[in-house]
Amino acid sequence: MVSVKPASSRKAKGLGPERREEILNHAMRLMGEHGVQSVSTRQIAAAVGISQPSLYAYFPTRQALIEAVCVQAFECLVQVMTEVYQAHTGHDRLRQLGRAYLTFGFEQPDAYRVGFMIETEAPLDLSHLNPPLLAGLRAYGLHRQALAEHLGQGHSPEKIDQLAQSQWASLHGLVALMLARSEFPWADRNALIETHLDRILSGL
Amino acid sequence: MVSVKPASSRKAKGLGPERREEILNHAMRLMGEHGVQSVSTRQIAAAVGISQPSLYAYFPTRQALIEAVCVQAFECLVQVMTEVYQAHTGHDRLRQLGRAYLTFGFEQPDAYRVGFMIETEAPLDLSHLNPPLLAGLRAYGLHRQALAEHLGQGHSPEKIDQLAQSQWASLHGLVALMLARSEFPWADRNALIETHLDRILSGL
DNA sequence: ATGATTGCCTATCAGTGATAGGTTATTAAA
DNA sequence: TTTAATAACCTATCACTGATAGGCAATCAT
Repeated sequence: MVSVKPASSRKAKGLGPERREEILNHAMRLMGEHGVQSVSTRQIAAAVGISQPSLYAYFPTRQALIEAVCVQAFECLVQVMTEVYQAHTGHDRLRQLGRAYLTFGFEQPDAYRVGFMIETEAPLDLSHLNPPLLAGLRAYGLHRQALAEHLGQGHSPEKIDQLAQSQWASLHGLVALMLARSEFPWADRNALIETHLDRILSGL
Repeated sequence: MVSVKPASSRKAKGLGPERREEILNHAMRLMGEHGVQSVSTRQIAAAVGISQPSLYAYFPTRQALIEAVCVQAFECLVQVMTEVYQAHTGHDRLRQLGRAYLTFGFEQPDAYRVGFMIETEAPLDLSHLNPPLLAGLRAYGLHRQALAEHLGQGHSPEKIDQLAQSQWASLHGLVALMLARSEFPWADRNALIETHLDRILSGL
């Protein structure tokens, strides 16, 4: 119908995985600017300079693209937490880990939402969990390990699990609730973070 | 084009607010069954027995309908918490309130999801507080009041807010994370609940 | 009786994620 | 060198979404 674009406009270089990363970078930027849900596949494709269906050569679904974007951010969290873990010891280590977790949630809300707040169909086999959740589990593992080392030998694995999961849930709760109910008249964020960390770590 | 439905099929009773509640009930049921995001306005309209555009006579947008469903869920929780508040006193009251909150979340996951885990649009002008937020404020207010009475006179309102919001966030975190990540190898739920309440209330 | 109002309809819009199938350019094999 | 294969990308289209425009019939107020 309409005139076909001249073939000379196509680069046709040997870019395969490079295109994928190019898409990921544009998607991450757009989602950071306008929010995950309001960015469409057409907008991403236009930013990259390709047609919308071409995205599906690199990502099977839009959800897969979102998850791929967030894996990058989560690996950032694991990296930050690993550095914090190695830079501190004892009680201070636990508190710094918690603070790093909260900071990540507030600074990367979209990644946090995809990793922990969006409900996914529950695969019974943990090996088939989606990549963002796996990255999140690695972060949890670090936290549990720090708690176990801090508590010492006098506790059963079950009790350590209960305490670590309780702490983890408390950390998650502050991030998730403040993200989901940002219009609530929250106390000053930094003061609230410190009070929350105080309460989570008190009496251990 | 196609034959018009006979006028006799229209009830045309004096149902104004009743229709609105009818829509809300069907919407809540559908969202509980299939998830909020995957329920369309057409599905809701079909369940009610009206056309899809007719919904917009009762709710200006789909988001407004969701928020109205949120209000119902909130009021359900407020009612439960009010009963618990009146049935207990002192430290026991705080723990029972927390347990009631967690129990409500686990026993009515759909209502909890709609009330606390669905992100609503945040009005920048706080003078235009949306109804879900107001309902949430009532539930939070009960919790904060119980905490303030338990703590006594020696604390600033700011500190009470910080503590109440920290507790609230911790309670929310356990419910939200266990609902959103049910495939995680959680510790025994009842043991985890008691450990969580212990940790939240310890040292106050 | 009549004019306004209410409640609902059909038809339609632009935008969404996703699929089908064709086209071009590079690469490998004959 | 011709030819087959493949990769990258395109247009066209699908079913579906939230939302709007405008009309029709029943009810109510004057």
